[in-house]
Amino acid sequence: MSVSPVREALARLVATGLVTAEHNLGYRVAPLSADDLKDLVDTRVREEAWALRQSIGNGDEMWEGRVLASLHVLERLPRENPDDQTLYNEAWEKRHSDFHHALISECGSKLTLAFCENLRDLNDRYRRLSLVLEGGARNAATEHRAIAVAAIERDAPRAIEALSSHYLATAQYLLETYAE
Amino acid sequence: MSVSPVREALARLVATGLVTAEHNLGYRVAPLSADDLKDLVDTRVREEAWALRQSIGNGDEMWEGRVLASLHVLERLPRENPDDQTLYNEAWEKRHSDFHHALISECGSKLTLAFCENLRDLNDRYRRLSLVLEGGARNAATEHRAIAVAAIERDAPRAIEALSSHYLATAQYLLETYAE
DNA sequence: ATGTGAAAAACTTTCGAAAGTATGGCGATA
DNA sequence: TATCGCCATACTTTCGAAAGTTTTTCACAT
Repeated sequence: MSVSPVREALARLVATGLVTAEHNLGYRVAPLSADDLKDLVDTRVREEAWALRQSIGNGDEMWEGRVLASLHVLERLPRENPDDQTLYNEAWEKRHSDFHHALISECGSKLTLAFCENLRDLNDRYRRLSLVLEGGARNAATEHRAIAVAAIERDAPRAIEALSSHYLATAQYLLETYAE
Repeated sequence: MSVSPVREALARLVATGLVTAEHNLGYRVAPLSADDLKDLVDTRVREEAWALRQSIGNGDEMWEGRVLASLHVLERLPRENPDDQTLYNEAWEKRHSDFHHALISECGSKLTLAFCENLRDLNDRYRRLSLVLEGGARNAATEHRAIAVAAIERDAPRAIEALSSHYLATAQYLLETYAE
């Protein structure tokens, strides 16, 4: 490839916040920081809490079906890469993303949904880092099921509580590990 | 200029949502629609309401000063372009943006602030369109002062109410005008 | 008149090189 | 030894053209 398409790709990453750019100084991987992570998780919890509440209010049985379906396929996949423990299981990552998307998909606001998507992409770097460190000690599968069940039972406060603690747990672990 | 920097600029506009891109079909101005405007205003009111409440809670006297300063310079400028009525007064537009930024600047979340900035950019096309149609009938200056005063008096509910109706009024006018 | 398909035209994307800009090294000077 | 300025080098950005893709045109057959 020549530089043109590479620059184009980098420009997109700058837009998401994963990469930073400075004129005549090129592109850099956006730095990770505790402050960034805090902002990220707080904002994400706030946005997705709203979106989940809306989805629970708006969603029909088709939505319930999509939530259950995405949970089902997620539960059937191992989080670890079967071939190489040091690599991620990209299939699981994709399903995981799909599951969280399904939950909030009926919130009724494309802009909010796009923002949540963006926040998820930003958070993924931290989550994957946490995955390496804690080595899958936490039982994410149980948490996912709890969120889905509460959502389908239209218990918004319980669903939001489950979702929030799901997001906060990973961040908390990282923040404490790197507290120094 | 050659195509490279133009494409780079377009890529940025795609990121904000002002321009859409399709592979091998180039770039297009993102279409305007009633549904988009509704989503935009609702999301914006929700985000800025939260951000304003936080700012009112966090902001110190320096923040109050910045809000008053930006209101002051805004009030000293005419909204219309003195040279040509059919053009915008870009100086006023800049100050207007600064004023709304100052209000929410102490919300404590860079991500939320960036999202609000993005929403403002998206909304600007509709607001400017509304400006042409209603020809400055509404008294925006009064509304701005009401928001600023309530914010500085730390009256969050009143400030949020003033800000929300400020945003909703413009959108409502457009939606009714194009109701057909 | 209507539809089909090939050729031409217009447009989008990618390329390799040129131009422009920052960085690091080195010698001269204080 | 430290500082400054210059030059060489490495890197970033921009350029004009080539390659690739979509759209339009037009002749031809139905």
